[in-house]
Amino acid sequence: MVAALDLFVERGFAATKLDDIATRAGVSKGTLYLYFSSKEELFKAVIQQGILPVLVQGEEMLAQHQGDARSLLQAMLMLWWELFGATNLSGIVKLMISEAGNFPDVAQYYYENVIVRGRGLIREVLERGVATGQFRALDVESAIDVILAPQMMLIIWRYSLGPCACGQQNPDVYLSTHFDLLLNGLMVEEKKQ
Amino acid sequence: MVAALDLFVERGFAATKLDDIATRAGVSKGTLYLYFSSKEELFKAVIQQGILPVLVQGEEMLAQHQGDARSLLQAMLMLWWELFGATNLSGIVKLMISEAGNFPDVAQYYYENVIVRGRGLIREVLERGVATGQFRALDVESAIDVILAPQMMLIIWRYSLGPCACGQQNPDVYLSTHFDLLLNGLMVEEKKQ
Amino acid sequence: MVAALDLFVERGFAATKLDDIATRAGVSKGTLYLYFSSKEELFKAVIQQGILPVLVQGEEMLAQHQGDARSLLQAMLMLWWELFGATNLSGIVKLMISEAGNFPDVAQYYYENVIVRGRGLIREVLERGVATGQFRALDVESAIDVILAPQMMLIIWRYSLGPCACGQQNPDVYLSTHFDLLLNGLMVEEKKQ
Amino acid sequence: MVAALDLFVERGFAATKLDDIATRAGVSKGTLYLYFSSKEELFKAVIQQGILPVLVQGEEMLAQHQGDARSLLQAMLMLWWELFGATNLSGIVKLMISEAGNFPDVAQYYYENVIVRGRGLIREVLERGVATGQFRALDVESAIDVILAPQMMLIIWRYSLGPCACGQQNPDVYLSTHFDLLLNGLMVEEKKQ
DNA sequence: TATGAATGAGGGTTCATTCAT
DNA sequence: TATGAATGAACCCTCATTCAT
Repeated sequence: MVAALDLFVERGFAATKLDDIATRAGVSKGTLYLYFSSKEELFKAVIQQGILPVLVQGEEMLAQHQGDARSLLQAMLMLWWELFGATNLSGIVKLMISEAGNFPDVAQYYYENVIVRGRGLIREVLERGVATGQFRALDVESAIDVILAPQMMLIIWRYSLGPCACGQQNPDVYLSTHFDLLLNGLMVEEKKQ
Repeated sequence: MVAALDLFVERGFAATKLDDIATRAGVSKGTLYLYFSSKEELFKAVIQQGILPVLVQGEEMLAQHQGDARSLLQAMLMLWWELFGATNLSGIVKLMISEAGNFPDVAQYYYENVIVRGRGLIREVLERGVATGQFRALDVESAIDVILAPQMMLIIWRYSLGPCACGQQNPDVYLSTHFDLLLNGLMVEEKKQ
Repeated sequence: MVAALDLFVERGFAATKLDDIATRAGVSKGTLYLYFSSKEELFKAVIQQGILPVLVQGEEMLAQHQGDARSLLQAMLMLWWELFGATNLSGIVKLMISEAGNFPDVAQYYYENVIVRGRGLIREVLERGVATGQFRALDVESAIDVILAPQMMLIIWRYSLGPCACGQQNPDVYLSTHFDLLLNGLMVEEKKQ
Repeated sequence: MVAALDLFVERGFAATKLDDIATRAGVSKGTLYLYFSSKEELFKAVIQQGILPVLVQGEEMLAQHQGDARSLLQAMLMLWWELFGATNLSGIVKLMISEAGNFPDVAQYYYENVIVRGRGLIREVLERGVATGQFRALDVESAIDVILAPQMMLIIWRYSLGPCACGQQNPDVYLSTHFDLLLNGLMVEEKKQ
C-alpha cells in the first residue's frame, strides 16, 4: 500500500495513524483490516512487498552485462539510483533505520533479503574488477559499504533533513563527485590520466 | 538526560514512554515535568544539549592544527569518530533522521547548528588542501558529504540493523578502507605509487 | 435457527458474532439479513420459535391424562424433561436468565407465554391432587416453583458450570432423588403428625 | 468493586462498558486500569473477592452449632439467605451462570472454591441428620443439589425475570414452602409406608 | 523539590449493518 | 435469493499531563 509506505516513511510507525493511512488510500479504517490483520502486519507487508522487485532487476542486469568492471559498476549504481534511490521506494531505507529496533524480526528479514543480496551485487562487480586487474586489491567487504554509503546518505537526507536545507545539493553533482572520487581512488591503470 | 536520549534513539519519539524514561532515570514521572514542560521540550533539550560540545572541540582542533592537509583531514575524522561516532551521542544522528519530519523546528535547529557548522570544519580542511595543491580540485560541497557519508553510515548501522548482522564488519577495517579509498582518490601526488 | 440458538446459549447475546452464526449455519453474513432485520430480531425469533411447541405438547398431555395425581405429576415432569430439559432447547432457559435484563420485551414475552403457561400446567396437577386429597394442602403458587426448581437447576448446570465439574452427578439419580424428596420429604420421625 | 459487580450482573460481561463502570464508581475510565490490568481481570477480581467471605461465615456457623439436624439445616439455609441470597452478592450466581462458558478458568475457580465448599456445608448437615436417625437415608449428593435448587432459583429469578413478573411471589412464603416440602414431602396418605 | 494517583483525549481494533453484484 | 467487500460507530486500552500532598 503506497499510502501506508509514504506515511510510515514520513512519520514513523508509531506516529502514523491508521485513520490517516485509510484516508489517504481513499478507504475506510475498517477496510484496512480486511487485508491486514493489524497495523504491524501492514507495516511488514509494506516493507516486504516494496523492496523485492528492485533486487530482482539488479540481479538480472548483473547477469546480462558485458563489458569492463568500471562501466558495470557505474551502470549498477546508476540503475539502483533510478529504480530505487530516486523513487518513493527508497523511503524504506529511512523507515528501516528508524524502526529496526522496534521490529527485530522485520529488521532480520530486511537484512537477510535486502542488505545481504544487495551487497552481493556490488561484491560481484568488485571481484570481477579485481580479478581482471582493473581495480586495486582492497578489502572488498568494507569497500562495498564505503561505496554504497554516499548513495544511502543521499536517500536518508531526502527523507530527513533535506526539507530543512535551503541550499540543497544537486544530487547529480553529488553523485558524479562520488563516482569521481570512488573511481579515481579505485583504479590502477587510469591513475596516470 | 542520558536515559531519555538512549530511549529516544532506541525506539523513536512516539514509541518512547515518559514512564520508561523516568524509570530508567530513577525518578518519578511527575518529576520530569519539573524540568521539562512537555515530552517535546524534553526531546529538544536532549538533542540540543547533547550535540554542541562536540562541535566546539572540533573547531578548537582545526584552529590549532599545524601540518599538511592529509594528516589534518585524517586527524579530524578520527577525532570526530572518537568524540562522537563511537559514543552514545551518535545516537542523535539516528534520532534526527527518524524524527526530522515530525519536528521541523528541531530539524531546522539541528541543520543550522550542527550540520552547517560540522560541514564547515571539513570544508576548511579541503580548501586548505586544494589551496596548497595537496588535493585535486573538485566540487568541495559535494565532496564534504561524500567524505562524511561512510562514517555517518557506520553510525546509522550501529543504531539500526547492526544488531541483526551476525558477521558484522570491523569498524577499524571499514574506516581504514574509507581513508584509503578517499585519500588515494583524492591525492594528486600520491598516484604514482 | 439452531446455529444461532446454540451460539447465543454458549456465549450470550453480546459475545456472539453474526459471523460465527453465519459460518456455523453455512451461509454468508449478508444472508442472515434476508431473514432477520437485525441481530436483535434474530435473537427474538430464536427464542419465540424454539419454545412454543414444547408447551403445546404439555397441554395436550394434561388434557388426556387419566389416573392419580402422583403419577400425573411424575409423568408431567418426565415429559418436560424429555421434550425440553434433555434437548438443546433447554438452552433457552440459560439464555433468558442471562439476557432478560438486556431485552425486557423479550423477557416479558417469555414470562407471559412460557413461564405463566408452564406454571399453569403444574398448578393444574397440584390442584387436582389437593382436591382429591392425595396431596397435602399447601401454598400452591410457591410449591409450583419449588417443584420446578431442581429441574431448572439441572438445566442451568448443564449450560454453565457443568463442564467444570469432573465428578458430575447422574441426572437420573438426581431426578429420582428429587421425586422422592418431593413426594415423601426428608424427615423420618415427624411423618406421623 | 461494587459498581462493576452490579453492572456485570445486570448486563453481562460483554455488554458492560468500562465507561459505565467508571461513571457509576465515580472515577475516570483510566483509573480502573490503575487497579485492574484489563476488563477481564476486573471481572475475575469482582467474583473472587465478593464470594469468599460468605463461605467463611457458613463454615464458622457449622463448627459452632449445637442442636438437632433439622434446626441446623434450617439455620444454615436461613443464614445463607441472609448473608448472600438477599444481598447484591447473590448476583454473582447469575453472573457465573451467564459467563461460565466464556471464562472457563473463572468457572473452574468458582466451582472448586465456591460450589464444592458450599456443598460441603450442606453435606455435613445431612450426614449428621442421617447418622442420628433424624433424616431418612437418601442419596446425599443428589439431595444437596435438590435442597439448594429452590434457593438458587429464587436468586436467579431476582436477577432475570423477576422484574417482568407483576405478581411476584413473596420470598418468605416461598422459602417456608420449600422447608415444609423438603422436610415433610408432598404426600398425605403415603406417609405410613 | 518530588511523588504517584487520577485524568481523559486519542488510537487500534471489532463487528453489526449495508449494498453493489 | 445469496454474497462478501466496505463501512464507521463504538469500545478497550494507553499514556502524556495534571495536581494534591
